[in-house]
Amino acid sequence: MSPSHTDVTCREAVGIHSRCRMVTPVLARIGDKWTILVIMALSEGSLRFNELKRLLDGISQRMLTLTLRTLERDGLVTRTVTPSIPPRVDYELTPLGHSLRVPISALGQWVMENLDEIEEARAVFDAPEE
Amino acid sequence: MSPSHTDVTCREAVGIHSRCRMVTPVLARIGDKWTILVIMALSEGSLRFNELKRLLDGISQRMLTLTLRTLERDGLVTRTVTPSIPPRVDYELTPLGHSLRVPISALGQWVMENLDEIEEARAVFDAPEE
DNA sequence: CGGTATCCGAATGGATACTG
DNA sequence: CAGTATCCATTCGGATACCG
Repeated sequence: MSPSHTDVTCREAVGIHSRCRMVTPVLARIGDKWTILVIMALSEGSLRFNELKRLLDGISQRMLTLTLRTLERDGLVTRTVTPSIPPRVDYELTPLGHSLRVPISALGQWVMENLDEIEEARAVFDAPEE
Repeated sequence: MSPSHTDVTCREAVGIHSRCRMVTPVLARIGDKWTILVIMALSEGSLRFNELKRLLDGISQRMLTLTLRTLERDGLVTRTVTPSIPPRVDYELTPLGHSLRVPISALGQWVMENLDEIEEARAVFDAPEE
């Protein structure tokens, strides 16, 4: 398979068989309501389930569980159970998970840098036209 | 406002007032089903509505319209109407839209490079454990 | 503590029909 | 050609209750 895809080739290849199609599902995942916040919360080290829940503030138990399961399934997070009483479960980013933080931060950086421009564009678009 | 956010500060700041919270909605948008494909399709120049529709292959008229409207509202795409018969409408990335392609491509690159690892992690996770 | 199970409203997105 | 309007199935995600 030829090198340097991702960009130039995308136009003629947006069809069914494009590799671009593989990017979207992953982006849809990390673009869901909680995934990024979970990854960012875990960026400095492991956290227990309820530590994570408190830190995220607003996430339901259900969604935290689902989000963590998906991250675990994709190999981005490890789940370590310590069978004590009360039980203890720690979540931690894998090297793969950490590596994802790089492009995510780049995207975050872009948003921060351009948020004002976006919001102004919206204000103009939403303005009652004369 | 202090510089160099996005990453290190995210942990203690994942709460309500964090700037991290502003990143998620934008990511949710570009992570939706069609936005990225539209941006990539427009990366090499302007396209008409139906050119875009054919190129994307699978998108409904409704979703293409909605996706383009949102991109236009956010200032990422311009919409140029030529009132001929039949009418002609061209869509083109703005400089802001083009600048977004950089971090998106980085993310796309990451996915391409790590898709195998992700899929293997899934296979392991889904395997009937003994 | 760290879940799972169930219910339900809200949002997403496809299909179809109609319009200037 | 480039939409808009309507309907409908599926998915997402919060609230609540219960369990080891």
